[in-house]
Amino acid sequence: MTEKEFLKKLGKKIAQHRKASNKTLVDVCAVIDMEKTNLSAIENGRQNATSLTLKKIADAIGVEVAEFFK
Amino acid sequence: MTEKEFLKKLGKKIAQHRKASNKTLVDVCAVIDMEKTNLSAIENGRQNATSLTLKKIADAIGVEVAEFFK
DNA sequence: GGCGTGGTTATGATATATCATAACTTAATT
DNA sequence: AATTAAGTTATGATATATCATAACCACGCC
Repeated sequence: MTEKEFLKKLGKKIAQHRKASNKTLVDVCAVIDMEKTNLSAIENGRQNATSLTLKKIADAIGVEVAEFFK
Repeated sequence: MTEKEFLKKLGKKIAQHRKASNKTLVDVCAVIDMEKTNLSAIENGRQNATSLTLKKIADAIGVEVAEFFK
């Protein structure tokens, strides 16, 4: 798997869990004080989030970070 | 849990899995072409690795990234 | 003692994650 | 048609992850 593919897959997982939690991208960003441009880029695999960013997102949507990597 | 605590915990997990795989910090860095200063900082919670860095480390020691977050 | 290996810490350079803002599309709604 | 909300994309600024290198400590070994 290429790095691009990995990031795309990770982003899809995040978006999937976010939608399952019935929160919009804007909702999540409001909670964690993040720009929606960033979260959009992460969910679309255009950006390589840090572990702390993943943690904040996971907390905001009520899942474990580990879920994003399964 | 504070951000510092989170990073420390994550780093400990990484170090733990690395040692379980019987690889030194130097070994892993050689495989993934990373500076040992970086991996040391990550394992000690002084640095906030990106998802791709975590993926490379996980691959090098033969575990899933998800393991680092359990 | 001296030497090599694993690991830590410090410093300066470069790459990139995130911030801040704006413009835009699409879809839903009134 | 106009408006509103969600999401995308672009741009420039700032913060920080990583690179590159050096110095250092602790340990086992010769």
